[in-house]
Amino acid sequence: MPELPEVETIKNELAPRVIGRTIVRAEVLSPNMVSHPSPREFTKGLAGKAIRGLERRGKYLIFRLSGNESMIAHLRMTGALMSNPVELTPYARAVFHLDNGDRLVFQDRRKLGKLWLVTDAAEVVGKLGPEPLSADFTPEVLAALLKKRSAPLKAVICDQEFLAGVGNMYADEALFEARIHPLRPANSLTRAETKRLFDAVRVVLRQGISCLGASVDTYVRPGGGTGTAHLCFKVAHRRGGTCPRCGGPIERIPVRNRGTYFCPKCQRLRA
DNA sequence: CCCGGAACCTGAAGGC
DNA sequence: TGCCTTCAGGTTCCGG
Repeated sequence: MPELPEVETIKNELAPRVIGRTIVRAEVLSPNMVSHPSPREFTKGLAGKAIRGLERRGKYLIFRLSGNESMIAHLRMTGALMSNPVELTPYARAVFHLDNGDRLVFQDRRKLGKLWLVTDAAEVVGKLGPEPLSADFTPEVLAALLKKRSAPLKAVICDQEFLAGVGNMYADEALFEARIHPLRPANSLTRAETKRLFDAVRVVLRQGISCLGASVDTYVRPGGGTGTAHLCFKVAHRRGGTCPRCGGPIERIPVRNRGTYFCPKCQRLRA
C-alpha cells in the first residue's frame, strides 16, 4: 500500500528512466481505472507527448507532459508502476510505450488505482493538505489544523485534505513515536504533544524514504526491487508482536474500520 | 462544515 | 480437501 515514502521512491527511481522520453502509444487494458477524460480520449491525448518532468504530491504521481498537460497516477492499495518489465503480469492495466522501446506498465491486482490526463493538475490534487516534509509545514501549522478537528487523531492524520501522503501504516508509526493514543480527539493535544507528533511524522516518513519504502503486500519499485522500511516498523502490521519500548503486547483496534496497531502502555488514552 | 460508515475491488487467509 | 466468509485500506460518496 503505497504511501508518501513509497510514492517518493517510485518517483526517484522512475525519473531518470522516463524524463526526456516520448510516449509513442498508450494502451488501456482496464478502462474503469481512467478517471478523466474518457479512456479513448486518454490514450489519444497521450500519443506523441514528451515527458518533461515527474513530481509527487501526497500519494499522487504527476507526469508533466508537453502541451502543458499532466498525466496523474494514484496507486491506491495494490498498484505499481513497472519500468520495462520482462513480461506483463495478468494485472497489467495500462501500458505506455516509450520512444526508446521501453514500456512503462501500470499494474494493479485490485483495480482500485486511478489515472487522469488533465491540463490543470489542481483539478486532481488541489484539495490536498500540506506536504509534511516541506518547509512551510511547521508545528504551528499542525496545531492550527488540529484545532479544527474533533475526530480520532488516527483518522485525522490519514485524511489527505488534512495532511498529504500519510496513510494507515505511517500514521501508526508516527503515533507510536509520539506516544499518543490513536483515539485521542485531534483537538485535545497539548502543545508538547503537537510538537512530538510533528517531529514523529517527519521522522517516520524520512526513515521510510531512506529505506526505499515498505514492502508489505504488493509494493515493488519500478525496477522490481523491494523496500525495507517495514523491517524497522515498531508497531505497524506487527500483530502479536511486542513493544520495543516497554516489552508489552502490541494491540490492534479498528479506527474508522482501519486496522490500527499501537502499544496501550506507551500510548495511553488518559494520563 | 464535520463526522462516520458503506462501497469500490479481488486475492489471501481462516473457519468448518 | 474444498467451499464459504471475512479481511485488507485509499478514496469517494452519502446520510445524519
